[in-house]
Amino acid sequence: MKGSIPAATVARLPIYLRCLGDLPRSQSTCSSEELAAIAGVNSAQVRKDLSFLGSQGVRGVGYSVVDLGRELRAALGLTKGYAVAIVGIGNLGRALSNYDGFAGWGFDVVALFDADPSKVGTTIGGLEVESMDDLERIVKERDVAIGIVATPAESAQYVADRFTSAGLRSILNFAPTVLQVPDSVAVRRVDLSTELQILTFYMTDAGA
Amino acid sequence: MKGSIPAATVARLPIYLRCLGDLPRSQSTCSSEELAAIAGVNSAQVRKDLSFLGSQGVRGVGYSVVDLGRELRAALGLTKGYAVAIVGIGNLGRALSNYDGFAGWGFDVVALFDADPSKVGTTIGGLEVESMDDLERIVKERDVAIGIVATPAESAQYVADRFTSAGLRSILNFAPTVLQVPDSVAVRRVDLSTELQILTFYMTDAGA
DNA sequence: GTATGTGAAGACCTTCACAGCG
DNA sequence: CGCTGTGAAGGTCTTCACATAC
Repeated sequence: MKGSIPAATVARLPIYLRCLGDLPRSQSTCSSEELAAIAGVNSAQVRKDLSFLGSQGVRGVGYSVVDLGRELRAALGLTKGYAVAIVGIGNLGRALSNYDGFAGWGFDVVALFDADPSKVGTTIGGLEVESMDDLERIVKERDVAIGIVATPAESAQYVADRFTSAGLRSILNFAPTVLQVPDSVAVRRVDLSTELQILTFYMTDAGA
Repeated sequence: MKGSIPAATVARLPIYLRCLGDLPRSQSTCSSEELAAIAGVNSAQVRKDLSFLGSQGVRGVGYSVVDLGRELRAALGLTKGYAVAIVGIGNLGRALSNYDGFAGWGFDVVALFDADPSKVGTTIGGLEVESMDDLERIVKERDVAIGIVATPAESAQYVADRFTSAGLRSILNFAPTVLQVPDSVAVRRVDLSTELQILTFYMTDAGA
């Protein structure tokens, strides 16, 4: 049963979760109005989104910060950790390998890969870069759940195919290309040039 | 057909533009079916999207690759170049400074800033890191059009405020926080942890 | 014949407005 | 009283299906 929670709502849940964490420790409850202001959305939106969690807001009071945080984490599957592998150790891959914003949410980078033999064997943030030849074996051994593609566009589809055949179901793609994968694999695309181009549209007369 | 283009369409135009560039040089026309397959969308979607450009597809043939590329670039405002400034020269800011995927689309990184005095004066990819004190002056002098926020979450709102008061109308935010800006400023958010959390949702029973 | 352009239908998403509960 | 939860209304977006044009 795909998506008992609407996709648009799912995309906002991580934002709500982060906003909760940004509240002062002393604050034990939070109204939809307040959360909406911080998250930059409409308060009815917040209430409707949270209602999909079977949430337990209290009328006249708001939501318990602790309980809501627990529910959000549970809904997002953040009650366990996830092993992450990164392929493509260029500028971006290196930055991602060292990114410390992952660990706090239970994401653990456990493998780095690069096709360039001169990079294999080097160490980034305490992890050794390994050969693409070993990708399937290592993904299975270390129980990798999420693959990050940080290669040039030309190699991205090849890497995605390797990830897929290794059994991965989740891919985060930083390469500027649209990956073709089976329906069973979820892909999120992060494309810097695309984002900039969307911004330039809104600087034109047509977009103003 | 001129007038406002729906946001969902705007977000796809850069993808179409990239896909066009990926076609073999020998190919002079392209059908909506073909473009849809590469871009990973429905062919009716492609036709409807392109109809907003007042496009000139030819029935029975398809779209002229050259003409369509020109129209897409015009619609996105890519006929001129844009100066870009990056604030926050950590792992990510450094990777962005060296990213070569910008230049091909007319984006030119012309300034780097960091609040840390020990970083000011160092050189990244041929550009010197400058002091936040000079942000407004430099943004104006170098005609910066787009600001990239690559700082930790705590500083992001402050940087956005500085960008806004310097007159910038477009911000690309990599910090894990929701920026509060006037309506006149467009913000695109790129949040790595959020993306991973959306992926984990779809690995849970509820999302599968 | 082939592929576009588009009205119409439907799916999805957001917002409103208020009933209902603490 | 204040705030949640939600039906209903109103938008927006996607898909279908076919008339239309080359």
